[in-house]
Amino acid sequence: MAKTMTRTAKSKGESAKAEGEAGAMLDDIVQRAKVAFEERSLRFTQLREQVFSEIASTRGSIGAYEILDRLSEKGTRLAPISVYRSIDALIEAGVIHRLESKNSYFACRRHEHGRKGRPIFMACEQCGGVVEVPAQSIFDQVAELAKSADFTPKVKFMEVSGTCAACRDKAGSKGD
Amino acid sequence: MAKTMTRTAKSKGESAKAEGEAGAMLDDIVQRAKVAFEERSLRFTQLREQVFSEIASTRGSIGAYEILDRLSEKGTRLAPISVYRSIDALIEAGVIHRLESKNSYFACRRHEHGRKGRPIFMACEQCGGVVEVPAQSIFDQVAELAKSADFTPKVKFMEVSGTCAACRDKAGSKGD
DNA sequence: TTACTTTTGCAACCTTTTAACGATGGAAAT
DNA sequence: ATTTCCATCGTTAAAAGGTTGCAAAAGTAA
Repeated sequence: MAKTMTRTAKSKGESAKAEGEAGAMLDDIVQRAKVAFEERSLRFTQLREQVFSEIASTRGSIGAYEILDRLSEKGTRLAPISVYRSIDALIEAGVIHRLESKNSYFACRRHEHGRKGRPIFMACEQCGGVVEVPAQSIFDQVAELAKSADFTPKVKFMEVSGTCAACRDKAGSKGD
Repeated sequence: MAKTMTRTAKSKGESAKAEGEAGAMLDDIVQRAKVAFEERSLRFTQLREQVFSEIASTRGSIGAYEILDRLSEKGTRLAPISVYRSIDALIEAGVIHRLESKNSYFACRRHEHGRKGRPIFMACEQCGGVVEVPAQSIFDQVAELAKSADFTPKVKFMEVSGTCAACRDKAGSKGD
């Protein structure tokens, strides 16, 4: 479940082995986030980094209060508003997205599919996992439809809930 | 009665206006809702009808607590749960939809476009109006995409926010 | 009637999000 | 270096949205 890893002591060279691939990947993702902030002249503060790390190390999406709880278990006790402020900044920098249907947040993985246009988010109702599927043509068509309805769209993204392959297969013995 | 009544009324949309055409139309819509309930052997109780009427007479979408406030102004003071239960029933009967991105509800107008497949909802950020645009092919394509991602979709509907024609035209003085 | 199901009423509580206001800390202009 | 400015953060508080649990009514069927 929740792997309690400490972000504080993590030097690039050895952390990969010490913490496994996931740890290395997280460093990587955090690094990318940092760059995203710099590109926009926004500050990737310690607080924002902590919040981002929690989100990014979560399989699926995570709610604001769970971020709060996890950070507090790690010694950083925050007020809700602080988390929300970080979340706002992270969304603005484009490194996380909000899953409207679940009031939760997840790290953007656009890089994983090479920026082939805007993605649709498929959120698994069983395991909470979120997959981003590039679907620019869908967005284009929606834009078309909107135009014909004389509507100026401002779509940020689309959500589709359902069941992922893994959960479908192991259907029957449900855990979380 | 602490919480239930201390909320400040905030009008997000307007209820029935001229009462002339709108009133007749409302009766019509309520009648249709009644039929929808009967078709499913559900009870269109007085409470549900009241809640539905508030929703249906709202231009755009309306939140649960605003329904609460409006009904209470009309003498029907309810607990939140009562409104939510009615909302659940109304959604189940298919006569209203929930706008996920705004935590609010609006009356279904499928009949207006003759049931040509599932609609996308276009919600105007300025005036709060919601237009349903039939878009079965979009849903089909999403289903295709999902399949290719090995994901079993369960889309109920899609939301697109933006600006409607009327609001775009009378733009100039920015709102927010 | 009795028995059963559905709907309501009521109180309390939980979760999510924002407001208000002051303090801090870094950039940059003086 | 010091003042000035702005973004960020801490703290308190509360608004907005939603749920649980239980009991009383109202409807349905026998």
